[in-house]
Amino acid sequence: MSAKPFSSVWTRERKGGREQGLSRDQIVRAALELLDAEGLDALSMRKLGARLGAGATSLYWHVANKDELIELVMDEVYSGVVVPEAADWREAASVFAYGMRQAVFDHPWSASLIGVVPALGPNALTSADRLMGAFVRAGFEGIDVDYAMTAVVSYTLGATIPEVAFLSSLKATGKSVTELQAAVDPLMTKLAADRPNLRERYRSYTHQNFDPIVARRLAFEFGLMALLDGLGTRLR
Amino acid sequence: MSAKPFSSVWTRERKGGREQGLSRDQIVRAALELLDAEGLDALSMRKLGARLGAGATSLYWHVANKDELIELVMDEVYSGVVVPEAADWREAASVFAYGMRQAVFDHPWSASLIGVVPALGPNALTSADRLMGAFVRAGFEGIDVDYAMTAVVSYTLGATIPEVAFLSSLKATGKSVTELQAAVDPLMTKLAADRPNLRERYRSYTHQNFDPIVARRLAFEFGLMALLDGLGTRLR
DNA sequence: GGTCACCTCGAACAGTGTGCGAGTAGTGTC
DNA sequence: GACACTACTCGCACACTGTTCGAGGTGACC
Repeated sequence: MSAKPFSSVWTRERKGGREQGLSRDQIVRAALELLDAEGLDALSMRKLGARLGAGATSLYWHVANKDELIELVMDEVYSGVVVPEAADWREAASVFAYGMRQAVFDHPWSASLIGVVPALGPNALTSADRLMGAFVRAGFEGIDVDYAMTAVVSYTLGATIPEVAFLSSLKATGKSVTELQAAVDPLMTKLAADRPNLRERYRSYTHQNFDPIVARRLAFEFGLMALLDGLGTRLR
Repeated sequence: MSAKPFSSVWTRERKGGREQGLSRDQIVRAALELLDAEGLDALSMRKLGARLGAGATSLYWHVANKDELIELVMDEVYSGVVVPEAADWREAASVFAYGMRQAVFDHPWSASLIGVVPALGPNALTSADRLMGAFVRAGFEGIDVDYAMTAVVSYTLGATIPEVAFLSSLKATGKSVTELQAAVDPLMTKLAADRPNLRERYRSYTHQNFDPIVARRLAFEFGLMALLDGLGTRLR
């Protein structure tokens, strides 16, 4: 156990200086572009440096290490989710959920990072604050505010991550949905032999020619509404 | 776009052979041990080979590449979650949710993989089949079976991933919860200035000396019950 | 003109996943 | 017993990776 101090970019004082040449914001922006264009694996310090017309090791003046850089870029993702300041709690929660979902869709590489990297950046915090405000105004009391908010965030995360991961692996292979179905089909029919419920469901899917992408979206709506209903009964 | 075929371990025929010396199961078991003991970053083909008394490249006879290996090990994680075959749907959903949560707790490295890696292994599929069966028996109809099940899985995932990630980053630094709170505190008080709801919540947390670990667990229960309530009203 | 903090960056280190091709060992056939 | 063939192991090499170190430059202030 090396017992290095807990450190997030956000817990350190930012270096203040002359800010000529490279700047932290510039680096973060370039990293975001690179990630959006080529995905998580394509982000290397050397490539990022090259993109900025700088040496790879120059970046280390502005950023402690790659993990910190990623924390910074992740907060940019949160900047895409805006929660209305004065709104009904259900409205606020919905807007948050769909906003978050969209933000991850816009930056698919974030799917494998979003619950894992600490979200202490300014954008993440303002989103959380806004959402929390809506729950407070709605009448949730004490620790329930936290619980209710966490529930919405959890559901949104858990629904979005696999959805986006699926879509990007699809894009990476260059196959269409139907091609993929064809690839998975033999496996499915074989494994579904002693899994009756799965088999039945799979059959009705393929027969109806149901687009799994729109199905996912409908599923997101369904679960979110159910959760909000359940939270609603806990008001008072 | 390289257009390589979509491939998962589960979509390929398994090599049949003499099975002397190394075997795929043996490799997967050793990988699981290594991951549990030292975490995701510690898993390298060379280290894994050494652990098995074999050369690193020998592994490539039994496993196409590291990603495939990880798919295989991930299915071992799912083996920890068992869903009772005959049970009330709420009971089944609860057992699944807590089982999944526990499985990720038992293998913290899986937190950053669990929604991202395709879950087409036998263990993942039987869990899904059992859970689905419970919803079918409960009376959910048509696509609602899917929606309801997906909602439970999504919530469980989204709640568990950050929780486990937080705990393992805590363990990695070797700090206690209170030490971490002390580290984050100056940041918090500074940033909470123009985030009134967050500030209020943060104050009541630190004043009550509330253990965030048990708080997380209570939050999990709260959200799960709310979701199940909401799903219940959609029966009939 | 000198000093000093800010900033850049090439070289080097210790790793990583994996393709290739040579080599070995065990089984089946004549 | 000889031969062929398949299953399997593995050293080498390649093209990367994140990061440290220390040497240099460059502009601002005294």
